[in-house]
Order: sequence, then structure tokens, then C-alpha cells
Amino acid sequence: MDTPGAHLEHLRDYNESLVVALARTRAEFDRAGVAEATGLTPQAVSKVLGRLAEHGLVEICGVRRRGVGKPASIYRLVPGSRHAAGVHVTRTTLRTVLTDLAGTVLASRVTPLPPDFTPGQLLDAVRGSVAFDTDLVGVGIGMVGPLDHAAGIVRGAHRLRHWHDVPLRDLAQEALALPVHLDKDVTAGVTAEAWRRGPAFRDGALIMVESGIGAGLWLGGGAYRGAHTNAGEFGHTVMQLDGPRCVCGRDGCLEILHDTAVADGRVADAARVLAVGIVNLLQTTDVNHIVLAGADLLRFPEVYEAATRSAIPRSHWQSVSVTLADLRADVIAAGAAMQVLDAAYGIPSKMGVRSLF
Amino acid sequence: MDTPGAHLEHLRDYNESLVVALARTRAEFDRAGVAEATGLTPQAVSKVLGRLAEHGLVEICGVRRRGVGKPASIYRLVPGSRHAAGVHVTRTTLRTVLTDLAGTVLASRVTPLPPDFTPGQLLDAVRGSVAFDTDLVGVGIGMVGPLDHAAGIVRGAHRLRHWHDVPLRDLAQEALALPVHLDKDVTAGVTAEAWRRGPAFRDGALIMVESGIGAGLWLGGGAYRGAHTNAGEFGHTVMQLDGPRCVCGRDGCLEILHDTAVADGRVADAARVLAVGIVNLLQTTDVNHIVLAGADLLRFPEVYEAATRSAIPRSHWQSVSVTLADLRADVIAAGAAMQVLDAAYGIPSKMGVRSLF
DNA sequence: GGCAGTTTAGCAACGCTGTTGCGTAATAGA
DNA sequence: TCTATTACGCAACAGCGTTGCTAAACTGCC
Repeated sequence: MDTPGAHLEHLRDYNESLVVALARTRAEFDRAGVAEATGLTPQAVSKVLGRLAEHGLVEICGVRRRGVGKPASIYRLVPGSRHAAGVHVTRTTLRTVLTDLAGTVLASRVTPLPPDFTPGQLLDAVRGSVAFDTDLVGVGIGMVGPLDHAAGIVRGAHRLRHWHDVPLRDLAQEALALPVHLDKDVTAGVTAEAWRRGPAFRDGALIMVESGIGAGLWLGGGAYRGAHTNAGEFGHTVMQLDGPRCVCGRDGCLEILHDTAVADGRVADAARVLAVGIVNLLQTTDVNHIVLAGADLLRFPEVYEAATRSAIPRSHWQSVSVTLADLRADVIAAGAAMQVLDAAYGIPSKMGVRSLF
Repeated sequence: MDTPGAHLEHLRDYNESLVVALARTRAEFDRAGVAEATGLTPQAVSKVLGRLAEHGLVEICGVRRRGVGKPASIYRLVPGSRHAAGVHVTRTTLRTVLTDLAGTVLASRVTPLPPDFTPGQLLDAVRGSVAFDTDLVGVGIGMVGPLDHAAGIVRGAHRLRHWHDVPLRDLAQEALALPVHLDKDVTAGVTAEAWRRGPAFRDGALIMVESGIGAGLWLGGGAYRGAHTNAGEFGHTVMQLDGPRCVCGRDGCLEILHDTAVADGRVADAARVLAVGIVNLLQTTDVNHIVLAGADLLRFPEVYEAATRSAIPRSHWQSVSVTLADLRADVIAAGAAMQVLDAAYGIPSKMGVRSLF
């Protein structure tokens, strides 16, 4: 069984991650606030903050007087204490991003990739591209599936010949001498949103329209990938039983309907079809955050946003936020970087051996 | 924030739950096996097993000689050590079930409910119905939504007039003087499958066709309900953009297409439409277990099962199991009972205050 | 029958976690 | 200046899994 037992270190890591997550969403915080939010005793919070401060993740930035009594120490996250790099691999380009612990994008660059590039060529490009002048926690790679997240293997990349069962994660780990995290582009993207917004973002989907339609799912406070790292392929859900044949072999998929409308210049129609697809996704997953992203979508952001908003039915106990990915084109690469941060400093979704430092 | 800090007791509870989960799926087990499966030391397993045995959840049932050396003690779960009751509320009937710790159904009864029954009438029926001659861990209630699982409130039950914002969980808790768990019928149903199959069932969906089409989702090793306890409403996903108007207000929902076919006597067509809907669900959630249930579906089980099997595409790294709910009509009530067991003895999906005993 | 070797079980001490008790520091107000 | 109040942290503590070691139970061999 791969359900590991829990040891004392897991408990410590869990609580430290909790405090880091809190620190990420609050500009400043004090001991009492953390204690109240977590249910830990103030003394325990002191110990946690002491450990985090010792490793530079947080620092004291002042005191707060609240009438009578000894002033409380005010803490804040030190965003620059940790950095991660992320890359977004497309069929023609490599986008590289450097982010800090707060999820802020510090640098972003785009380099072309050779036509029909090989794994070796990609690794060369990545090696040259992530050479930032900083210590890195690790490097995240976001690319199209299908791939196996757990094994770190690219099963086969759409329209790329040299990409069948390539153990990219291990190859990159060796080439870069850094921890590497390989995931689907959309999952990386939704991680960016989740990391930046903090624990309030428990259930969300990042809708990406960029040579294909897919969704990155963040369910119950963690990335959800499904049994075969294949969740979120809602572009290939049938929305017109007697519709035109899609490349996936089914008829009337969201993607073929959408792309046909775009090809005909009917962008508003395309957006409406996508919006119905998003409502379908909401019916199935009941997320309350929809994030719109992808190069093709961001060509007409307000059209898609308006169509989505107006398609979502309202009721008194439900509410769904619809926003554009505010990192825009960087969202996948940045999310890949934040997956590294999430693996190291995020709240563990399951018990497993890990150390924050 | 509702993300609680972790204390030492959580660690203990987590490991104990892990061992109970293991015990549920194995007829017999020994110390070494548990130690290997969990990564805990044999000594730690001894302590856990000692605590579980002290409370009667497991017992020694023999020794195993393996050539040379002192024989190992063989343990097994004591299914009868804990019982829970579950009820399945429909528009006209109340089905009540008694289950043990292993998820075995020990008793099952169906009683009619008054037409357009009130909360008070339901509580009376439940009180009379769950009076089994056993100590109960608690009572689970499974019924149609929409409802709020976290708050234990029925938001509004389909075609029942007296059911708007009824705090049923608290009312039942008071009426029964027992812990009560309120959840959507389909979520309860999938919990039954998950509880009986053990940790190997990490990602699954229970498809229920019974005056409506819905799915109970078990994602990443736990029930997934969404942000508003509304996940799994895939019966109201659009599959024919220009299709007939559904009661939900949209056009061409899976449900209206399916029900129309059934009304016309075209059961095979209905099953095929549902199968496409299930494949849509797979595209979105990538679960690898599909469980078919519901009175309307179980009228033609082999038709639906075959249609589903043949609609699912195969590839070399993906595989999806399709089965009928082997508890048949009891699955919802039994699942409601197992939700109580899961809350008390299941592996906690998040850190929270809880005690096994 | 007795001894050696092997495997399992568990007591006891230990390290580390968060908790509790209590003393100390820092501030406002009387 | 004194008192009440608030925040902080050292020290002792309880409880978790771990480690070290001894005892127990069995097989196989002499």
C-alpha cells in the first residue's frame, strides 16, 4: 500500500506549511492571529515561527501596540528567501519564469524550440533558460499531456514525434542537478492561482484555450489529476451528439464545436459554446472559482469572460467567481514553478515523507 | 481559517485509521505486514494494534509459523465491534440499513413515507426505523439535494414542499440522541463502495439513475462534494446544444435526453446516451472506477453495463473498471451508514480534531 | 533430550512534538 | 510609582513513534 504512516516530523511539517500558507496571504501577522487561525497554542506557534525565522522564511518586521500590555511582534513572509523556476513547453516555444515564495513573477523569457524537437533538445533549452542568478528550490515543467505525473513520464505529446514514454522528470533532474516537477500545463496553471490566493481557493478550475481546450483542477485544497493524470480533459466532452467528428474520435466535442466557430470568425459563438462547457464542468465539479487562460482565449478576454459570467446560473447559496488569469501568458510557467514551492512548502494533501528545509 | 493545526492525537488517529483501513481489506494480517505497508516500525504497529485490540476493533485470531522462529500473531478485524445505521430518504419511502465495521449489511427494511411528508414526519419514521438492538456509532442520512453537507441543512428537496433550509442534521441528532451525518444520496452511495473496497478505490464515481441522474464522486481517496455540496450533477450537463428543454432550464441535458428515450421505450438508446455522459465524466474527472446504481438503471442492469463498457475507449495506460453496485438498492442507505463509520474510523482527508474511541 | 539459531514480541529509555505552568518584560492608566 | 494587562519564552510535562535490548517461542541439528 502506498498510504504511508505518519511520524512526528510530518506533524511538524504540516504545521509549518500551515503557517507559511497563512503568511503567503497576509501582508503581516502576529503570534496570536496564527494561534487563533490554526487552533495551536501561542507557545506552539512561537516554536513554529522560531523555526521558520531560523531558516529565513519569515521575519519580524515590527511591533503592534494594542492599548495596554506588551506590544506583539509582527511577522511577515520573506518572499525572496526562496525561488523556483518554471517552464512552459509548447510545440514551438519554451517560456521560462522565475518566481519567489510569494508567487510573484520576477523574470520571464521566451525562447524558440526547434521544429519537432527531441527530448535532448528540450533539455538543452531548459538548461540554458533556467540559469537565473539565484539559488533554486527546484524547476517545474508544464506541458501538454498525456503524461504520468506520478512517474514523471511524458506518454505522448500532441503533434510531437519524439515524445513517447519519455522519462522527462528524471532526465531533467539529472541534467539540471535540481529537483524537477513534471505536470500537465493546466494543472500547473491552476496551481499558480491556488498558490497566490492561498487556502481560500479550495475548489477551482483553470480553463485554458490554447491549441486545445483543457481544465486544471484544484479540488478540496489540492491539485486533482485523476487516476491517470488525465483529469480536466473537458474539451473532449460531447456537447452535440450528432456534431462533427473531433480529432479524438468522438462526435460533437466541445473542442471541435468551439474551434469550428472560431475558424468561421464567430468568436462570440465560440465563447458561448465554451461557456456552456464551463457550466457543464461546474455541474460536475461544483468549483467556485473559474480562471480563464490560454493564448487563444486571451485574444478576446472580455468576450469569453462575459459569455462565461452570463452562462452561470445564480442561486442564493451558490456563487462562482470568474476571473482572467492575472499572470496572463506566464500562468503555466509560473504555476510550474509554484508546484515546486507547493511540494516543498505547501500544505501536504496526504501524509508523506518530506522536510521543509 | 478553517485549516486546523495538527496535534499529537491527530497523528495517532491517522495511524490507527490507516491500520483499520488495512484490516478492512485483508481477511487476516500480522504485525510485520502492517509495518511494511505503512512504513511504521513494528514496535509502533504493536502499540497501534494494542490500542485497537483494547477497544475491540481487532483481535488475535491465531499464529502463523513460517519455518523457523517464533510464530507471528495473526490479527483480524472484528466486524461486529461497531455498527452504524443509514437511511435513504426518497420522495415516498424510507430505506433503513444496519451495517457493521466491515461494511456488511446486516439488516435492511423499507417503510413508506406520507405523501409530501414534513421534517417532523420524517424524523418520526427515522426514529422508529433505526431502533436496532445494537449500540450504534451514529446514523447516516442520504437524500437528494440540494443540501449543505457542512452545515447539515437541506436546502430544498426535489418535489417536496416542506423542505427548504431545514437543519435536518441537528434535528435528527436531537431526536435520535446519536451522531448524525447528512449527505447527498449519491455521495453516500459512493462511500459504500469506497468503504467496502478499501484504499485501492482512490478515484471512483457512482452513477445513479433514479428519478434523476447524478454521480457520487470519490476523488483522491475521499468523498468530493464541491464548494456547495453540489458536485456530481452531471445529469444536468448539456449534451445536445439544440436539444429539448430540461426541467433545470437548460437545453439538451443528459437527463432529458435519457428520460425521453426511456419514455419512448428505447432503453438501449437511453443507456447509450448515459454511456456518453459517463465518458464525458471520465474525461473531466479521470476516475478509474465506475459503479452503476439506481432503481431505474437496475431495471436493465446488463443493458447499461454493456453500453458503458463499450463506450469507454481503451488505451495502454488507462483502465477503468465498470461494475454494478453490489449492494444494489441498499447502496445509498448502506453508504450513509458507512459515512458515519468513515467519519469515525476512516483515514482523515484533512487534519481535524477527532477521536477514534 | 538438549543446544543453537531464528524470528517475534514487548519493556524501557529516548528524541521530538505540542501543551501547560509560571516567571519576566513591556506598556497604559490610575 | 504602582497596578492591571498583554505578550513572550523558559522549563517541565504528556504523548507520539523509535531505538536498544531482553525474553519468548519455535525449528533444526546434534
